[in-house]
Formats: sequence, structure tokens, C-alpha cells
Amino acid sequence: MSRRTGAVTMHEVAARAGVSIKTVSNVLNGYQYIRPATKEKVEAAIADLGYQVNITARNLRRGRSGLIGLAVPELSLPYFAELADSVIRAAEARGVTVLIEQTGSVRERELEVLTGQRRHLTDGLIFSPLELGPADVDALKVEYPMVLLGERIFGGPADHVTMSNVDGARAAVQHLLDQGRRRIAVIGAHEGETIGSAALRVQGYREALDAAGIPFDPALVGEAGLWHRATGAETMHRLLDSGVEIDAVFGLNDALALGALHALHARRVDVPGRIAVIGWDDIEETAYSSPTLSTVSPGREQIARTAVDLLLARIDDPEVDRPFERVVADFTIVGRESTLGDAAPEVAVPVAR
Amino acid sequence: MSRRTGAVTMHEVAARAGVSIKTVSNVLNGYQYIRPATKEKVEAAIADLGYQVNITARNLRRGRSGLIGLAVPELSLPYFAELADSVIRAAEARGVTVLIEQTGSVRERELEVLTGQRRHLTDGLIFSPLELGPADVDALKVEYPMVLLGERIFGGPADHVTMSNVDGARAAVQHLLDQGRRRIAVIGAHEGETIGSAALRVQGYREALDAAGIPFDPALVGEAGLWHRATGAETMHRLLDSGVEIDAVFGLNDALALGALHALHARRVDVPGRIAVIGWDDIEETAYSSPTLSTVSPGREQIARTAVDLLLARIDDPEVDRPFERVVADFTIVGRESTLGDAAPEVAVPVAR
DNA sequence: TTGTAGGCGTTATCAC
DNA sequence: GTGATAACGCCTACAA
Repeated sequence: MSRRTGAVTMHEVAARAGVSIKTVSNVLNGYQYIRPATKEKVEAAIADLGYQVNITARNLRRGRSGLIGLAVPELSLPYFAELADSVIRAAEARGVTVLIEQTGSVRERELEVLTGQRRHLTDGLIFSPLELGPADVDALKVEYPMVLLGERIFGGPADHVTMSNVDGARAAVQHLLDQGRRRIAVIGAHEGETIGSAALRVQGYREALDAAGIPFDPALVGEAGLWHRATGAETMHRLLDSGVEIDAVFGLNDALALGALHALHARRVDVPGRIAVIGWDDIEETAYSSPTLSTVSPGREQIARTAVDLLLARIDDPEVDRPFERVVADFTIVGRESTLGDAAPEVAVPVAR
Repeated sequence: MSRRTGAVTMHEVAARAGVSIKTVSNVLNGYQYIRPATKEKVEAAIADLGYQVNITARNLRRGRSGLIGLAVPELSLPYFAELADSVIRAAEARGVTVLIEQTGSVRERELEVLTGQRRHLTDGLIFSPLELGPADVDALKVEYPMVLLGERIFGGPADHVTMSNVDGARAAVQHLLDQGRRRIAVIGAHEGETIGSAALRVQGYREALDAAGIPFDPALVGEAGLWHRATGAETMHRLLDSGVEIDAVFGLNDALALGALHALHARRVDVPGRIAVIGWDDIEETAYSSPTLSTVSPGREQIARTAVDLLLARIDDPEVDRPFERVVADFTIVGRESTLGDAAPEVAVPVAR
């Protein structure tokens, strides 16, 4: 708040301009009916004194802060860093500021985010949980505007923006099938889970295989709890060590796929010559890896914009109780070297759903 | 602020506990001299009503927000995302919250950050400018606590945490020399600039060559204004096209080096067989690129922690006018495949300054 | 078109 | 130990 001693207040501006404090307030808030002369006097005083409104006082009075929360697992995960970037820009375009909170994918911290003190500081929350699930739906019944991101909770008590998981996965696998691949491994599955991105993308994977008449082989499913590069590499090594025949890999996110690329490179396996690889997220890194990584581009910008719009709609009129919306973002298959080979120009294929 | 109607206030808690509002406040703020029985009554009332303090009101009264600003170019640049992560954690450990602002490396926005409305919302600012320079030193004379990061402004009117640019660069180049490299290109130079990371790191580069008795060859200096992967790749291509003999590349940051790796891969140049590459920043990606990237680890955690500590010291007693401090972070050379070859175990070499 | 009064929810001051 | 009461700086009624 930078309450340096003697920060100028409206009173001083009013005194200097020879008007009342209310008039100053009116000028500041663009009130229509002010005599031009008065307005000028006030503006001159504001300029002279270098006055700036005290936002905290305004917030207290207005019951609004102009701040929205964005809770993500970690900024050091590139997808979330890029998402945060997009959300900040979208929010800025709408005149609000974003307060980022990291949950570290820790259940307790995800719950804390919902009820913590910071909720008093923000007008609403965009929340991307990675641990909460349908069982926590009660914890999500909060009194403030919230938009959920991700695929952990469906039909929850909030607006919800989600990726096109099943369709995107199906398209990704179809892209591999189109290159003649038949032994397609998947990395990042969560055994026993029936919710979340992992389950949905694996479902899309299976649907694509089914449609192609290829039997599902559990030996091709690589579990990986955390979707980091390290786990992607480990899982890739494990699959290769298992001796199962593989001619393609579907990483359920880019970090996993990049980890897999790393492992394949370490073992001198030609990509895509022997094994093709596709990821998910279209983080910037995928355009520069060696080889460049084909991926599913999940509509990050659209997700950010939609989330901000939905949230602000609720903030702007909290009385209306509109039914909760669910928005599914558009996706694109981005074909790069890791599936198309060296000569591959980058091609983005929008896929109709 | 989630001013949902009927949020519980201290008055209600006081009424319920049968005490005065001040007593509730005392309990909340850990005031020592309270009769245990009174304290219990109040705590029970708080629990019953699910009361939470209104931070905005507290902030207004206290003249503090518990928020500090962190202004960086972009979160989509991995180094800054990882830095933000570290700063958020360091701040959390000290009980304060971080408000991130993106300047997009735009001069006007960097100036705006210094004077904008958000400064009323934060108790201080950690600022990493990329465009401002010594000429802007007046704009940096702000009334609130600030810590500068980076190498744009030295001797400015603020505490300053910086990387060990010259020494780190010298060590990086020495690392290449140790591998027998003699034709070392540098990518990311800023022609004509005498301040900033580029100039300092190029200076270290030249010092290392001098010490090794290798003449400086301007043909080996690749200009690149923006330090992104794309510009790194372009510059690498340009250098290769120029026909100059090169057996190693020093990317002034990891993004440039990764872009260079990308270009080298595209042209089927063996790394490090024919050209060794080293970067700067030690972003997570460098441990997973193909080949893995050797780099200078600039002490990100230490930088974040130090910056937060310095800032909070100023915030905690604003009256004291301590001279401005300058802290130079420790660095480490991390040797990976891009300089040491395939068998390379990852080795981190702390370098004494 | 402008001014006055009052309160947003808390904390600080100072009696009691 | 605890309780009135007055700010913190602004905005909304309402009055003028």
C-alpha cells in the first residue's frame, strides 16, 4: 500500500481546488454533471499534488477489489506459466488484475485456496485443481464467483472451462494411425482413475484404436502420476525395457512427451523413424525441441479468455443466478517432426468435433 | 473481495461472545494480556460464525497490504516463470503474497509499473526491467521500497540483486576452452550497448579468450536483440551461413542456446562432436533437451530469497535509511551433454569468484 | 451542480 | 484485562 507518510488524500485535493471532497470524487469517477471550470480546477489540483486514489479505501467502500485469483499447480510447469500469461493479458484487457496462487498440486493447499484469507482480497477465482475430485464437490460450493478449469470436476457448482480431452486424444492417435503406426504406447495414464485428464485422454486413445480395429494392449499403457519431463523419461525407459513392440508414443502432455523424447534420444532411437511421438498442450518448447514435437493445441488463449469472461460476468452481477456454464475449448493437431519427419513443415490441422 | 451479502463482521463476533469488538481484535492479533476464559469465548464465537477478518479493512487501517509486486517481462519465458515460482515461495515463507505484473519488455510499461495504481496495492516492488537504463535513474527514485533485479541499472536508488555476469560468462567460456574449443561463437550480443546482461557477459567472454591468448574475432559475435528460442535459432543459422569456423557456441541465455541447438539439429551438425553449446539460466528444460544443455546456473533461488528479504527489511522499517545494498548471487557451471558428450554425467561445478 | 453526513470493517488510543 | 471512540480514505445517499 506504500503508505508513505503524507500521501495526498482527496481532502487535500479538495482544499486546494476550493471544492468539496465529493466533487473531487465525482471528477475522478467520471460523473457527468460537473461544470467544466470546476472539473479543470480539480484536475489541476490533482496534477499539482500528484494525487492518486487510495485503492484500498475505495475497495473497502465498494466491496470490490478489481483483483481475481488464479490458482494453478506451479508456474515452473510451462503450460501453467503460459496459461497464467494468457489469463493476465485477458484480465488486463478487461481492467482487472490477477493474483496468482500456487497449490503445488497438494490437496490441502487446493482446499485452502478455496477458503483462505486471499479470497477476501479477490472478487473471484479461476481455479485449476489437480487433486480435488467429485468427492470434494461440497468444498467447491463457495460464496464467491468461481470458474473451474480442467477435468477433475464435472457438473460442479461453478462455471467450467475444459479442454476437448476425448476428441483431442482421439485425433492425436488418429494422426499417428495416419502415419501408419499401429503399436501406439500412451504415457501418463493414471491407473484406476475414472476422472481427470488422464482417464479422458486414455479413453480417446482407446476409441481411436477401436475405430481402427486395433486391439487395446495394456502393455502399451505407461503409468505416470506426475506429468513432468522426468516421469515421462522414466516411463519411456520402462516401456522400452519391457520389450513390448512400440512404433509410436502418445504423451498425455508435452512434458511427458518431451521426457520420452529425451529417453529415446538417450537410447539412440530414431524419432520418428522408429518411434513417432505426439504430446499435448502445445507449449512453446515443442516448436524447438529436437526433433520438434507434434502436439495437441488445446486452445489456451480461448480458455483464458473464456474463463475471465465467465468470471467477470458473475462478478458484475452477483444477484443473477444464471445456471452454471460449461465451455469446451477448440483444439488443433499440430504436426511437427516427431511424427512427420524431417521435411515436415509445421502444419496445424483444426479438427471438427 | 467477495463482499457477499452478510459476511460476518467483528461486531457480530463480539456480540455473540458478549465482549467488545476490541477484545475480538485483540484475540485475533495475538494480544498477550487476555484472560483465557475470554479468549475461549471469542474463539468459540469465531468458529461458530465462521468469521474471517476482512483484509481490506485491515489493510486500510494498517496502511499495509501484505502484498508485494513482482514485475517481470513475461511469464511465458521459462526463466521468469521459474523466478516467479521461487519468489512466490520465498514470499510465502515470510508471510506475504506476490502480485505478478508483466511488462512485456516494453519501455512504457516498465515506466508504468513504477507509478501505476497497483503500487497503492502493494507494500513494495521487486522489479526486473529489461528496457530501462541508467538514463531512467530518476524514474526509479520512488517513494516505496523497491528491489531491482538484473543488470540494467547499477548504483541506482534501490537495493539491487544481480547475477555474476562477467565471472559467470568467463567460467562458461573457460569450460568450453577446457574441452579444447578455440573458435567460440557467442549468441545474443547487443551491439553498441554498454550496460545490461549482454554487454557484461560478452565482456566475460572476451576476458576468458584473452586469458587463453585467443584473439577476439568479431565474426564470431552473433547479435540477437530478443533472447528467445527463435532468435537463437536465427542467429545460429546466420553464423553457420557466414562460413566462419565455429567449434563452440555460448548462448547468453538458455533460450538462445536452445534455439541454437534447434538450428544445429536442423542442419545435422553434431553437438558436441562438431560444435559444443553452453547456455545461461539453468531452466528446467536444459536438463531434458536433446542433447542436454550445459549452462550457467545463476542462483535463482538465492536471488529470489535475497530480493524478498531485502524488500521486507525496507518494508518492516521504512524510517531507517540504510544505504542501498547490492548483492551478487553465486553461480555454478552445469556441465551436460552439449559440451561433455554423451557419456557425460551431469556435473555442477561451483566456481569461486 | 455541489456539499454534508455517515459508514465500509478494522486497528490504535486511551480511559476505566 | 477490557471497552468506547476515533480514525484509515473513499463513496453513496440525500440535502441544498
